[in-house]
Amino acid sequence: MDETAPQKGTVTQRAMEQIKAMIAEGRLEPGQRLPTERDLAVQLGLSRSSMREAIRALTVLGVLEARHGSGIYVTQLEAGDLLETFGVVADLSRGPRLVELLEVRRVLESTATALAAARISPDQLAEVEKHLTAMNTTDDPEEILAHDLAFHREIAAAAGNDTMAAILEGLSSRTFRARVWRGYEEEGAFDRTRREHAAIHRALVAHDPEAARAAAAAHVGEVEQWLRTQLGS
Amino acid sequence: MDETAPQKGTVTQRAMEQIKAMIAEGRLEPGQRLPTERDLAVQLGLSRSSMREAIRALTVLGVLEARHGSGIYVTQLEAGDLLETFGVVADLSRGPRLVELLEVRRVLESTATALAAARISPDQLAEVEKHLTAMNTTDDPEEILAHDLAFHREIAAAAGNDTMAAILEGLSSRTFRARVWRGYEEEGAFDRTRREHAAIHRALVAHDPEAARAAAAAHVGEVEQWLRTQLGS
DNA sequence: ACCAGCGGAGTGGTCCGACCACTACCGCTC
DNA sequence: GAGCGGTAGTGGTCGGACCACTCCGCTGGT
Repeated sequence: MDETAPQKGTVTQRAMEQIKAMIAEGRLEPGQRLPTERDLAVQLGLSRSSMREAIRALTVLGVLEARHGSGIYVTQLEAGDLLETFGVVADLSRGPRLVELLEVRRVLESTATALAAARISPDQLAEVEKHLTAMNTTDDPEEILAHDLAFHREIAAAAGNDTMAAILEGLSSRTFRARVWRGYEEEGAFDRTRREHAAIHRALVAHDPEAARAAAAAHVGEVEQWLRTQLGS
Repeated sequence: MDETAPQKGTVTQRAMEQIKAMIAEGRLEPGQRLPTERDLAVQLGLSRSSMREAIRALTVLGVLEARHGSGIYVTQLEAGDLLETFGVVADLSRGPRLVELLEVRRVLESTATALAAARISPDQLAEVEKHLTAMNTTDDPEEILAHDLAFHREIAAAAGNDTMAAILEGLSSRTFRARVWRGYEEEGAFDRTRREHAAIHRALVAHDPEAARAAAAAHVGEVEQWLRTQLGS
């Protein structure tokens, strides 16, 4: 007659599901503070050790945030919080899957750039231009890469779809770009990159979505094709 | 003089980074078995409790897999393994972000369907048709939803980009579809859905990528627009 | 020689209790 | 009233103990 029920999986997994359910059902609001680890363990009927594993897991998923000495809080549950783990995929992918990731990025990046062309504000455009010129007036590869990332990040932000922007952010994770671009840029692709960025910028200024889509697709497609040939050898 | 170094973040986070680095550097191959929790804890210089938290975290990220009584193994690191967490995003998203997710899905689904139209094999096409007819010959909403999911899953698989298919799988997670479609289908959208699926199928049979892209975009776009109006009220 | 069954060694899963590191807040001092 | 110091409470870490499960070799029979 025991009501403690089904015993699916480990106690830790069950605890994770319960907390996720509490959030999904609205019993826990974004930003809200949870009971202490010790109290939660008692409430859900497990040890603090197992409770901590559940909390840690939800923390890396971007659902919870633990502040040492303060407490455990629900994140804002925004796209950026939850999609941070996307970077792990990019970091651990090799070979053919890198091409697949670039294909996904090409599709999303071209769409985001097209949306940005239609919606971008003068302020946002100025920010894009800032990174564009900064990228063209230095020779430090590290700095170029940083402004390159920022250039595309600003455009993605201007597209108005935070989720899409967060995914693109993960697909452009620092280690990912560093690995792929290291070889790409060594082959003197800087000039081509500059021209492609300029084309994207022109389309944004003209508020021409189709031109922006084409320019962005070509931009990512270049890297994609280069990587395809690399894998062949 | 101590070489143990910088002390960034918690010991658990450090352990996670070390294991990820071992995999990224190729010192741990997919499918390979790791040392025991106890040995790992000693090697990385932390307690078993903290080590377990790191392992649990990497487990939910789809990087490691723990088999009770057997050992800890590196997953195959395929797209499906690493992108399983994507479903959490869909499960915990509400309001405007649901629309954003559908927008991302529309972009990817239309591209995947276009790719599938060009590449799909007779066997794969037969599988798609199986779910299409099954979907049209039953009235059980649960069964319809299941075949609907399988219909799109087969198409995504035929597109030949496992990463894209895995992302779409996450965007179509059971709870996500159930929540959105519950209301959508109640408004008598079954017939429209049937027609749209038929259009997608025709384009696949004709191996017409552009028609397939348009049909898929319209299909997802319908739900997207419906959801937009719902949020307005 | 074969194989079904048993058992033990080894592994992840869970729990406990203690202590450390840090934060927040209250009350005291000036 | 502002600044300061202490203290209660929080998450972070540790070590050890025991449980549940898997795997494999041994045993005994056929």
